[in-house]
Amino acid sequence: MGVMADPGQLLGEEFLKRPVLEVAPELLGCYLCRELDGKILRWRITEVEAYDGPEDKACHAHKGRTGRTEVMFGPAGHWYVYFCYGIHWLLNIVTGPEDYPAAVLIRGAGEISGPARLTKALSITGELNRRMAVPECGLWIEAGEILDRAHILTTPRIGVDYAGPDWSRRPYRFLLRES
DNA sequence: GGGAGGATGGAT
DNA sequence: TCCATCCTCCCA
Repeated sequence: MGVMADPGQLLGEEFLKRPVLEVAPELLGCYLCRELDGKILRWRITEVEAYDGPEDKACHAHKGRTGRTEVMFGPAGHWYVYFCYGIHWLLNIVTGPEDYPAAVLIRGAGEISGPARLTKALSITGELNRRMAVPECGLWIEAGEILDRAHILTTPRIGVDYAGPDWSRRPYRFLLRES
């Protein structure tokens, strides 16, 4: 068994510091929580992708430690938010042990499908980069019900062909079958 | 200091 | 299929 997390419980470092391929599918059904204008939104996570360490050619950290990727080398449970294609913000949660760069890209939650649309809908920008995922910063994750593996669909990741077939074809994308 | 490229999405 | 539009990284 992995780390126990009761529904509604804040997902912290203990839960997230495990290997990213273990954590990523378990984030499905959990709640992405955002406080905006004094109100708290809790959106069920429906789609994620795993980015797994220096060997993973699709992972930003595979070229080493840089200013941008530094946060992925840090302790689990921090946000990695980066700017893409000159327009979009993309949201990741850092996972795995310290000094091992890995993160989960959150691609869908609630009724929103698409990583850039999600950040836009929740007003998430680079201001949250490197912040710890706790209520104090206005963005955190709470545990959901444990899902049966049969509810989870697994596919290759989106938009990472540049990483070459060995990596782009790996089944590192997880989504709820019902979504 | 310059240039290339990118974990997307919306319009054509 | 095109492209908006800019941050980061690498190289000079």
